[in-house]
Amino acid sequence: MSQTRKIDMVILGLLEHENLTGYDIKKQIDGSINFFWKASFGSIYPALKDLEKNALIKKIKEDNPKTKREKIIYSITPKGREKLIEWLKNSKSTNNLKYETLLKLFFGGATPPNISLQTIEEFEEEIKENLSLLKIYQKNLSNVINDKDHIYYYLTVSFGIETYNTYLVWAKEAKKLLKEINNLQ
Amino acid sequence: MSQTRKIDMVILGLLEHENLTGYDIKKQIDGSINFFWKASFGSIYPALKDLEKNALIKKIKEDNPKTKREKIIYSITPKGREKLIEWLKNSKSTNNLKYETLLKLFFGGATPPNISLQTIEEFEEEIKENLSLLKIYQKNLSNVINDKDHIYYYLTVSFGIETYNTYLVWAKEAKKLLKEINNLQ
DNA sequence: AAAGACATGTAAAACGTTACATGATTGC
DNA sequence: GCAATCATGTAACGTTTTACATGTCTTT
Repeated sequence: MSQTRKIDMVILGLLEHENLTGYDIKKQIDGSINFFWKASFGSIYPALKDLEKNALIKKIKEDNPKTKREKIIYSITPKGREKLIEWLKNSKSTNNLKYETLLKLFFGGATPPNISLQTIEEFEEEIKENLSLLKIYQKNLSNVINDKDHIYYYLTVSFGIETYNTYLVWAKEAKKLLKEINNLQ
Repeated sequence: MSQTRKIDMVILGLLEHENLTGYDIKKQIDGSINFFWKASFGSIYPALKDLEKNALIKKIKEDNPKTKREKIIYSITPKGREKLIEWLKNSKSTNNLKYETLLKLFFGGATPPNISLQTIEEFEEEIKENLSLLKIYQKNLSNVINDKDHIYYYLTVSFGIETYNTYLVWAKEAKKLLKEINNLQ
């Protein structure tokens, strides 16, 4: 009676779009949903085995068998598609955040203000990097505008870009306030 | 060679501000850092034991021993404070997000647009609730403006309020787009 | 008297990361 | 020829949640 493990849904969702290997799946996760979901090989490969055992996905023959490198391409089954749709339609979403940056800031009173300033600056750098990646991703999206999934990719990327922009605005203001405090001491 | 488990830092951070029982710690987590960090009793009590074993925190005598209900108040030790400061100063922060809402939206192409619309509306409701709680929290903060930790609480709450507002703006726009698509079909 | 909050704790299960192991293929 | 990337997989470890167990105190 396996519950809907989230990594299973990620895999089913990606396979619904196109057939992929475990390695491909990892790349897609890193490339496009990375900013709100992460996964490692150590969770992907075991999940693929489980999903295949339960007939939610199946291995498909490779057209090019002359290579010696093993490569297993998976495709979603009707049963898998059902499971994916069931999850999309009828489950409550849980959004789980672990912001170590905010945790540190919350406890910032234990150190001089310049430590918190550093924490925020580190955060800013990270966000700026992620933001520029997201913008590249968004630009690439405009090339595939006819894909039926386009709108959904667009909406998720927009979410990322807009929240990251807000983070940067907040960070700027937070730094200003902390600097004032720093000077008063 | 225990690594800096995050729950340990949460506990040390809270105890740096004031002495608390395990139950209090849970309440504080639920009440003030809940929007970016969660914890259960099942992680708090074992962590308290470990921290005490390592002399990072210690039990303090209760002034009112006439009650039969067991109640263990903990306070941070100098060694604990050192550990907290070390973490604040010298560790890289990792921010980990698991947005099931975005995951569903990203895979929205597998269902009709109104399913994704529902997902967003559910998200909106959740955010609105959280936002009003944060605003109450922010209001209460203005009463303790002289506390040295005030600025840090203020900055974290501001982060929450500002990102939640952005979420709502995004959600409105996303709904609009999805409704257009829904009508075109 | 009952419900709900206060209070602590444990055990099992789930889940995921890290690190390792192994080898093929591609690009410089 | 070497490095990087492609490709799959496992084992150990650590963390956390869920569910349960137990009992007290307060409020209605």
